[in-house]
Amino acid sequence: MLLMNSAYELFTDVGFHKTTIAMIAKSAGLGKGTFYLYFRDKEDIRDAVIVYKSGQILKDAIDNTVLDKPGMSFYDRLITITDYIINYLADNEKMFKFISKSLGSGLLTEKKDNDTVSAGLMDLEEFIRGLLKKREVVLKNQQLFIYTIIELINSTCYSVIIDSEPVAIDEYKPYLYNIIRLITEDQVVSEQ
Amino acid sequence: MLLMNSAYELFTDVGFHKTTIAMIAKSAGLGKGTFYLYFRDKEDIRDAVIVYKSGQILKDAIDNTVLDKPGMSFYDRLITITDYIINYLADNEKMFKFISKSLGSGLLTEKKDNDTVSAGLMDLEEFIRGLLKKREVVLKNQQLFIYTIIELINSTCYSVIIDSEPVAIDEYKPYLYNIIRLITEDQVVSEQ
Amino acid sequence: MLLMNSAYELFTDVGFHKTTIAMIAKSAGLGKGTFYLYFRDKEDIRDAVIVYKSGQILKDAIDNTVLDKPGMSFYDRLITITDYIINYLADNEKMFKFISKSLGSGLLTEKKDNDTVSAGLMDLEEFIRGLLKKREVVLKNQQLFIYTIIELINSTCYSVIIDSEPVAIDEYKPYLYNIIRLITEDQVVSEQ
Amino acid sequence: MLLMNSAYELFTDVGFHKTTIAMIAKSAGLGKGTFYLYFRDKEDIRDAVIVYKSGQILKDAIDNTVLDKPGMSFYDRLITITDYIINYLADNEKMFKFISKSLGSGLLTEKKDNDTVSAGLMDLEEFIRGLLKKREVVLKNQQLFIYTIIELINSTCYSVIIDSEPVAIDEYKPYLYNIIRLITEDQVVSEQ
DNA sequence: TATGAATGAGGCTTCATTCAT
DNA sequence: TATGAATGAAGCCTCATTCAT
Repeated sequence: MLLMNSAYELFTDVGFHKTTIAMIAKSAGLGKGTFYLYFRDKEDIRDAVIVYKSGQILKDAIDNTVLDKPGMSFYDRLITITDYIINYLADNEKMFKFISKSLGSGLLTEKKDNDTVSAGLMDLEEFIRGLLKKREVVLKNQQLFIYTIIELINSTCYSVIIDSEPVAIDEYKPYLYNIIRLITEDQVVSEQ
Repeated sequence: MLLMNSAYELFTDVGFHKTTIAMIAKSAGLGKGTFYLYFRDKEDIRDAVIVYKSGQILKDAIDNTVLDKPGMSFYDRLITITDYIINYLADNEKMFKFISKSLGSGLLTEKKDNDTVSAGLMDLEEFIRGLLKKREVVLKNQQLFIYTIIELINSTCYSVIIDSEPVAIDEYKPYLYNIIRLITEDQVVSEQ
Repeated sequence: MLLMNSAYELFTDVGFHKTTIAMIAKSAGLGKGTFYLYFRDKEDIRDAVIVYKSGQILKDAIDNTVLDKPGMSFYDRLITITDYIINYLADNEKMFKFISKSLGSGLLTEKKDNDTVSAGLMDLEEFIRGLLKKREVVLKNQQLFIYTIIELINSTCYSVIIDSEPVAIDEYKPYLYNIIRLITEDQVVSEQ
Repeated sequence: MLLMNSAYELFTDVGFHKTTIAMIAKSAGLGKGTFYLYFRDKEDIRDAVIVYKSGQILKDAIDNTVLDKPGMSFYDRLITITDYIINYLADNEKMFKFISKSLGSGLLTEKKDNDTVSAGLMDLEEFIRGLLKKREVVLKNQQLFIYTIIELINSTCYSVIIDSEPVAIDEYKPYLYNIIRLITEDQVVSEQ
């Protein structure tokens, strides 16, 4: 929708706090009052944008990843989807910035219903669970595995992608994937 | 200093955005104008508070950790100091919240000189480097190792400490330390 | 009419100022634009409502009061109709509130043509005049008599009916009617 | 105070609703924000103005009325103070308008603490009670007497003073005072 | 150094009104 | 006649910042 796109551009370009309702409306070519026809306030449209954009990423990732090539190990599948998402975020830095920042502060905003905000990550979690189930992979502690892997990827890739600090993403990937392999192998009890 | 302590209490209690200059000054028993004698604006005092508090944590951690018990492996020393910091943050949730949140959004604030903000983490990095040097431990990729370990700890412990999600910190620690051990063993080329 | 009934309900329930055109239209099951087909603005429909409701009261009062029982004195007739109106208003507090408040502020609104607003009271005045004429009652100062009596009744009964302050209406009535009798007897020059 | 005087002028000149905070501040030669240093909102300053102005009237009335001329009857004293207040209001029509209107709508505003608003009339009530006590006058029903007299005077004099309708104040006074005398004589049980 | 009254830009939100359908 | 999305003027209120003392 027009307003959500304008909001997304502004949030990622000038930042959430410096963006005003007036700017969003004007940039969408609409009147200020029109904004309130669709959203309650700035946080409302921010959540909508996050859900919308997060969903897009995962949908794209799943659609564009060959999932059922037979004979792929669980680790290979995990890395395949991870790689797709990292590449996607590397190509859309602003989106990465915005989503990461929002998730972070969103978790601390008391008025927020977390379900809405973290919908994107929830989806990823669901997806990995499905991956595990379908391949009949058993992990020592599935819940902690998923949690740790997602946090590891998200936090380490942030400044690597955004600032190329401490190294560029292409250099960091093999290092990261090796760690993921170590953890996976350590945790897998039985595969297939 | 009076103003920094007031600011810290308010930032951690009611949040950065909901804290006003007037509140800080009043809570410090000073006039509003006096604030501007010491700090340029709210972000200025926030940075000062972060540096001050981060430094305190690390100083405490180092002071309270027996570092040079001979015969301790690099991994044991790394876990010892990590454990101290995690325990400290678990006992000071509000500080953890504040520092994590600020670091996150601070990285995206353009008027910020990152050196100041990340001083705390810089110190930790420096410290680990020193640890490696002193023990004559050689890692495959020292820089990426430190970066990855710090990000892993920081990001995974956040919701574990703050919300006990997905599990409580005491349950998560062994899981996390095992992963750190895996990574460390994989990366160590030679010890002593 | 649909819109007038909706407006009346809202004006008396939530108050004139807190009622919006949107609320009136929606509650009438009509579109916002339709409102403007029938009324210029909120004040326009308010006046229409007052005239409509005031007229209803007096019509009811006259219809339900036996007027021409022969042998009734002027005072008895005056009290009979007064009593009917007071009972009616006591049974319709919200209407009393609304009409009283509107008359008060209506008199000071410059865009208002007073004739419209005070139509209700005009009618009452007309009616009393008729009563006097028919019974061939002569008063010392007929105009001031009517004016004073109406204002006396209206102002004293307001908080008595609305808040039972300083006493309940049933307790106040004999006191008030006694005063009306005193005034009437003092003013009557000749009856029949 | 500067703001209260500006507010009073604007409320009486252009009306309460059409007066904006910006107008009050500007007309006082102050910034908009300064208003909020002293008053919570428009209703807050309105109440302050009413209390201030009402108090002024009664104080002036009492100060300027010879109260203890010995040998004056209760009725004479009552008329003396009434006459002073009516004259005062006739000379300050705008104040009369404002106070009458505000009292009316104030009574219906739910957020209002009535004690504050009706302070002025309370004072008048207190004064009349004192008058009765001092002269050892006993009335049949003192409470209803005071209530009725105050409402009678206030409501009948309003349009007489503001619009000279139905007659001018000088013509209405003898008529009104005669009625007050009738009521008083009827109600007095013993004097002195 | 310390003050705090005064400021006013700036953001938020409401809602009467219009107009294309 | 009827609609309701779109509008934007208008008002409210906050709060960082200044400045005279």
